[in-house]
Amino acid sequence: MTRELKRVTKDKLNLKRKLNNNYELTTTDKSQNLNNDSIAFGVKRRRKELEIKQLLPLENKKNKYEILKIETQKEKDNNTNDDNNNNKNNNNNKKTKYSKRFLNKNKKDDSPIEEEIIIIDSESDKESDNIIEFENVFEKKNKNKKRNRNKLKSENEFIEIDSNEEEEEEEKEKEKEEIFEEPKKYNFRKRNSNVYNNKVNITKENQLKKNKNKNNKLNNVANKTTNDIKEEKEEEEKTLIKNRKNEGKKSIRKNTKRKRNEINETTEKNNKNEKIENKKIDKEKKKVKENKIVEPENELNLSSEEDKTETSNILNDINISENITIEDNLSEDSENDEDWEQIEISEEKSELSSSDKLLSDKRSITISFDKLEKKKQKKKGINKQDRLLRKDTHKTQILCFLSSCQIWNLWCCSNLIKNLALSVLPEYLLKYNEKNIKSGNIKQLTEIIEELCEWFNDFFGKENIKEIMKLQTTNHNQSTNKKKKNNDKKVLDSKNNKNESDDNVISMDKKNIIKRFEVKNTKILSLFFQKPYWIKEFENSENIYIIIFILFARIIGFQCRFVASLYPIPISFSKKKVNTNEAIKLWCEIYCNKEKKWITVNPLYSPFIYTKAKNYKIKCPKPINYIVTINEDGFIKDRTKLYDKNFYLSTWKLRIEEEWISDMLNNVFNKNCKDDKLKEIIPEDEDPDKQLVFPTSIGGFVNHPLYALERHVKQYEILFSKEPILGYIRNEPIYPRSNVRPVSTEGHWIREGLQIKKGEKPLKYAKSKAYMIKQFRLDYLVKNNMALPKDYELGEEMVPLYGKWQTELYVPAPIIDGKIPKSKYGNIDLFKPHMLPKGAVHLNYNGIIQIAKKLNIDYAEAVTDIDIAGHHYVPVISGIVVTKENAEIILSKYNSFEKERQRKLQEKKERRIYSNWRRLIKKLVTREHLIMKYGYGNKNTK
DNA sequence: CTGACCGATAAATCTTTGGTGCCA
DNA sequence: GTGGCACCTTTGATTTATCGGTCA
Repeated sequence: MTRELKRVTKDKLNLKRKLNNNYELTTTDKSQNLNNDSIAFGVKRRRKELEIKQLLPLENKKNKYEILKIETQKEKDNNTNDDNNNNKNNNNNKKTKYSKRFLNKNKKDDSPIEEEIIIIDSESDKESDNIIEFENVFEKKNKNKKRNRNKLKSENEFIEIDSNEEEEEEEKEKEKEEIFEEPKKYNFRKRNSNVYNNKVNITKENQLKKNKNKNNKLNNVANKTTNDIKEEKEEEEKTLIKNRKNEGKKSIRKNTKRKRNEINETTEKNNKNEKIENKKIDKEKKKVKENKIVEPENELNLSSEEDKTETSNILNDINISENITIEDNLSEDSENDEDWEQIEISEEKSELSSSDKLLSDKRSITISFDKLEKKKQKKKGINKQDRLLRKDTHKTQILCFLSSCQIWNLWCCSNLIKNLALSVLPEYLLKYNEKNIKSGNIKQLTEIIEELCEWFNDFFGKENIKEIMKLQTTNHNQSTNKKKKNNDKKVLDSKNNKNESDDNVISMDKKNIIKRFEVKNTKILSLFFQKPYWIKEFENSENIYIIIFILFARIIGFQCRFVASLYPIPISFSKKKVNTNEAIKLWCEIYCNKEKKWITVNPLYSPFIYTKAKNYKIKCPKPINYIVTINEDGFIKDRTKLYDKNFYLSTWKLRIEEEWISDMLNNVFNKNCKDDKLKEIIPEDEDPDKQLVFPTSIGGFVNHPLYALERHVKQYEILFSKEPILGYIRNEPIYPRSNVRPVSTEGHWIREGLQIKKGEKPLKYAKSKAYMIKQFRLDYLVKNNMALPKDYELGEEMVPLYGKWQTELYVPAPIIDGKIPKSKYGNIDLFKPHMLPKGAVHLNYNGIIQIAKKLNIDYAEAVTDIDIAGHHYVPVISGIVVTKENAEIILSKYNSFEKERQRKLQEKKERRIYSNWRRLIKKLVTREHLIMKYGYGNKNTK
């Protein structure tokens, strides 16, 4: 049996390899594959692993079974002894368990393989079909490894038990219980047990499973054709229940997976009508699930009731399909669910009993309830995705606001509009020419501006503007009220609808505003409004007035720019946006050339002019996030600090990363004009960077860009010096942020290409990761009374940390007598180019290591990075380091070698091409022969 | 109303050099 | 007999951030 097993698996492996290499599948090849030597070799290896040399090499079935039974019995005896004498036979324990498991697996394999062998040996005609099936399987595997693996696994499990006899099953149950006792004892989580428990076992299991997968895939094809559908269903039912009993200690997920596969199989076989019905139910359930979000409690009842009534009504005739409908829905979700590992093993037994009952009643609702509970838990916190989404919308909103500001600016620059505005302006304002404005100081300028503002108010009607203000304030209240109501709904419905409802609120009020406040000189204004249709669309009429005012100011000759306060959706979820009605609030600034200052102007509020920007803050709706200015040439600048005194107190927390803002401004909006042409002199008392405005709360100092408290110094940070104490908050000294500096381990700095100077003392200590892992393992070994490995060192518990100022450029060890210096791992660190020793060369070519070895040249593998692969830290080795003299020799050899390699590859390719053609021609010839002799056979033949 | 504080939870952070089986 | 490759599998403990609630 083992020989045959080996033969089959080996055959398949070879097949796989050949398919991958595009080899031919000729009969001669096959005979080579079934070479006895290789089989014998494989068996030999297994024997070694098993350490049951005397018992295995048998070809008779009966004998083998007997021997296996004896073996298991012996081991049981051993095991009982081991339990008594744990201290003495620690190492044996592992081995016996492993071998037992292997035997167990071997036994399982027997039955499906028997069938398989029959297929292959008896019907040679079917072989080709089987091969095709294989091709498909492997293609799929290559494409979608993981999914297939899972699928095959579960199919596998199902068939294992399916084909076994009852007696064997009983034995298995016993054995399984024994095997699974271990993880139960030491409450390890699954991952840990994978790593530390019995790694050997697990890897072997996997491999065995793989082999079985391949077998079973074949087996399935045969089964489907031969067996009756009803029988299968019955068997599946049985297996379902049996699996539940047997694998109670496995996680629930496996069960669901298996069922899913069973479902897939069965659904294929079921009638189409049933499928449609199932789909209907699915749809209904989906609807129910949508409702879940609103009222989860009601949903519970709904779903369970629906499940019971509908499924039972429709699917009374078919036994399993009820399970199908219920489980199918669940299984879809269970793919996404990753919390399944947290289920504790010990609690499952009680659950299983209930689920068993349910199974016997042909219901499996317990899992669905579990799922719902989990869903509730998941809904609790704010997800990372939610946060990301919020951040992205925040960003996009900023971008949209800024671009709309730029559009307004462009509109003001268009000649047509300028001419129109010019025709409106009175003469007494136009008399101020550019000279007047340029040479005038702030006082003179303010007079002119005030004149302009008054005219502006007259022109559009003071009353109108005032009423607009009133209306807007009332609108705020209304809208906020509405918003609150909406918000309540939104929370229940979904997060995404927020913007829509806001828009609705605005669109309702917008029309009224436009209708009620048609300005005196409608003819002229209508011209304004005709061209830029978007200004009509804009909800905030206040901003329209500002835009027009800026237009007038520019025509008169002022250097006038937009100031926009942006109110995007807040990043933080706890803070609710207050003024949703206003996305952008506009006012303007006028430049005083003489004093190099910007004067804040808002023609709509009674004091029109503010010489100091921060005084204007009162007029800004709270909370301030971003205040930007847009120059006539389109230059955008962030001016939040100037307007908001509390920028370093609270505002900075509301904003997105400053880096992103500056990057965005520089690379997107200010591409064409990189500098502010109108330079500004900010007096010291207004410069926010030079004023010390401390946050009032201790929490405000966390990650503050300018200040820091000692209590907030992080694990890998250090307070460099306690020298400049800027102030005190609740008796805690405030230090500048620049005093807080990062520290790191020696290894970290080496990867940066730095080494620690001699005599430097560590500033701080941190817990070593390696130590923790080793400690964990040691504890495990001690607990299980297992032998310690040789040279087991825990290492240092604490790792010293150094600052960057304690490091210098890495000086590589010199080459002595033509020998490359090597680390304790036998390679050389080459994280940065300057870490290469003098007189050495880094050769990064494929296969160059072999050449260096052949030539007996001293070399060192270059470690360019360290990666995490699986559970381990793995050095990334790329190329070798050799001395300059040797490099030339190697390279010259390498060239010839590479040419040779290319030639060989070419030869191989050509050979393959010819063989493929030969094969094709041969087959065509035989096909012709057959057609000549027998004519076309059935239509179905391909 | 603000802010300190706490607990719960999610996410970021730092860590820093396999073991085994199989095939050619 | 041995070198080389593939496979296993997304580490895990701790710190930090955030939210919501309570209380002064």
